Amino acid sequence: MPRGATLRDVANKVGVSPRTVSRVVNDEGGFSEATRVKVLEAVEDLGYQPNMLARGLITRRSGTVGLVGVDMTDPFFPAMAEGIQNAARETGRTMFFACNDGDPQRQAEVFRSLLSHAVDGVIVFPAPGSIEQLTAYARRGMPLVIVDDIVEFPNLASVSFDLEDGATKAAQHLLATGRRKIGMIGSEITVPRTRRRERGFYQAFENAPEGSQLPELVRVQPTVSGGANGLQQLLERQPGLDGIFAYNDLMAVGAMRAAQSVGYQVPDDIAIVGCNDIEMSALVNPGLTTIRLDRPRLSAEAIRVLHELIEEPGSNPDPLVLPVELVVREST
Amino acid sequence: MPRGATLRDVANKVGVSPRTVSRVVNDEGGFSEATRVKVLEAVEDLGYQPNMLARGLITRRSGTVGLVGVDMTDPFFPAMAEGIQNAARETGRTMFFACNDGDPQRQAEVFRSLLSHAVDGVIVFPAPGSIEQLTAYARRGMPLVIVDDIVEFPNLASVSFDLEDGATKAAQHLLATGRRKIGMIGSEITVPRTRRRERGFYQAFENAPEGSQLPELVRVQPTVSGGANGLQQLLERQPGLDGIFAYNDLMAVGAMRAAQSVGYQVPDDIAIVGCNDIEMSALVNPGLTTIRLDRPRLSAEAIRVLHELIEEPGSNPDPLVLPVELVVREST
DNA sequence: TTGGTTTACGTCAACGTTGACGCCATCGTT
DNA sequence: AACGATGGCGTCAACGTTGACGTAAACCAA
Repeated sequence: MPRGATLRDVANKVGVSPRTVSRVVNDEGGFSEATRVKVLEAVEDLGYQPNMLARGLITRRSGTVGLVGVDMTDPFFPAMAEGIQNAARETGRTMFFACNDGDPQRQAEVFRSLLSHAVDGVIVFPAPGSIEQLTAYARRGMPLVIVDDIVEFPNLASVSFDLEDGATKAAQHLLATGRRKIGMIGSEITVPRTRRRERGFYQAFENAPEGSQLPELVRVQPTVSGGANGLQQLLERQPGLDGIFAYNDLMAVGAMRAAQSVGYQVPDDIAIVGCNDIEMSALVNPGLTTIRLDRPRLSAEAIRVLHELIEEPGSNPDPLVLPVELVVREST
Repeated sequence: MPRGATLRDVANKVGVSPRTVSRVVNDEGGFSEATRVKVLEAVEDLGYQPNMLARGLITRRSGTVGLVGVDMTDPFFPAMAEGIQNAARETGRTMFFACNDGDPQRQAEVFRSLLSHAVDGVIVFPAPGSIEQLTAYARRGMPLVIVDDIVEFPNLASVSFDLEDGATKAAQHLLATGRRKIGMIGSEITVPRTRRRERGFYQAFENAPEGSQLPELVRVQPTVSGGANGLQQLLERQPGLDGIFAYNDLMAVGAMRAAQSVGYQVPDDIAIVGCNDIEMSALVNPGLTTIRLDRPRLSAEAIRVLHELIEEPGSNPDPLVLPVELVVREST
């Protein structure tokens, strides 16, 4: 493609060596003010852009980071991606955005590709059962930030939302508003983080009011239709169901639609709580009560800690857990 | 980072030259079956992965493509990104997904970054007024696919949805269902494609039934709150408004919520048609009538034609326009 | 003046890969 | 038997950049 201007082109134009141009471009020092000005002029004139491939080949820094989400069609991940991309840009890096579809195999493919491109580091929402896969990469020296799961390992950082607490809050809210036959629609993509959500949920029932049943749990695909599916399963298992906590908002919306389509009123007959607070959740009718996550904060922290890992190989930062908040809308 | 195995490592292990390993890995021919087997074994053993930076440096193919959308938080773009990523994977390429926020300046930054990383080509939803910027890149030899806008230029292909027709269909549908005071909420990010949508919309009124007013048009941000905003403006300008066509579904949903919040019934008092058929549109209440686009098709075609441009530099494929379909739900 | 330090460069090699080319067997043809 | 073609490698340089190191001039202190 475009054989862009190189260091040598700039050097020839100015009458210095490519090494000097490199020094100016990277602001390494070791050049005079006069040279600096001339070089920068020539850079401008020729539209010189450093070739990251060449640079990366030698510095082993490609100026890229990978973001591996679960599923692009869940708006939660693009929302995260946007924040991460903006934060990455500030450290001069460009983002590869890929997804593992909750499949460790797929995730391995994605990582192979990212490795091939010599990414400086990866932020990942791990596929189920892939922690060993991931620590193996960390062991090989790849800076890794694991989101929503807590793993301690060199070259690896964990950042998460306190969804255990979030799930507890959701359950408490359902109980506090008088629901007694509550079910949870979990994700069939089970990693420790999903199980934490389930654990937090059940915790709220340890000293539950009298008359409340121990909740049922079904695990389905983390999509709208999965949520609809989950609701049907719960209704079969637990007649008189009057409250739902769903693993994420897409599933909650699916459950809501499914409930309405079989004649239930939300929230009169059945209350629904989701998780993530995606944009859609405020827009469905009734508005979805959900757990709000501070995504910009997580994006910023993830990139910050990744940057640290890159600059300080082998370090092992403390896991970071961000608080979450219950947003009450009309679905409860 | 991980100093992965190189061609030389494999070569040493097998006892051949790196060049031979390269030949096997790239299946160039010129090696015996016995060598092939031994090399591939060693590749497996050592977990060799070609270094795309080194390869790209010499072949001028980095194995990456850029996708530049407008806004990650509009689910339309991630949905496109997913399709494009999958299609790209089949040609062995990885995707950079970035956004221009409808700002040519921002788009230029994104392109600089992509150029730096020597992307093989870019698929772009152009920012307003950026066609010259883009043709300049094409002139410099960058294979470019422009989505939803028609430009003829070497190294450049256009793929779009026939949204002029879509807008006409939307307007006709509104008229056919008895609406007479119809408004359009357009996007303030105006590029030829948005104007095509407006043109198609107005076209439907050329032989409109008696009693129908020529529609008002407001232009707002292409977001949910923009749509809400747009509805308010239209209501002020056009009392008795009974039908809306919005530039995209997010805006349509925003308009719907705004209408409901000032006491209008949808569709009884006011009918709303969106555009794009994002997942959310089937889930809001009432379900949104909208224009459905065949995104998988467009993704596949965009990558196919980009691949052609990459393989055949300087070519100038015919613009491709895909038909669209009106999906009638409960909002009309 | 001398000698050491600093400034402002330049030179060279290397990163991992592939393009261009060369070389030596082997094979088939006449 | 001689000769060209082919198969199966190896060698070398180059891609654009930076790390390591060298060096000449300028500067400073004693």
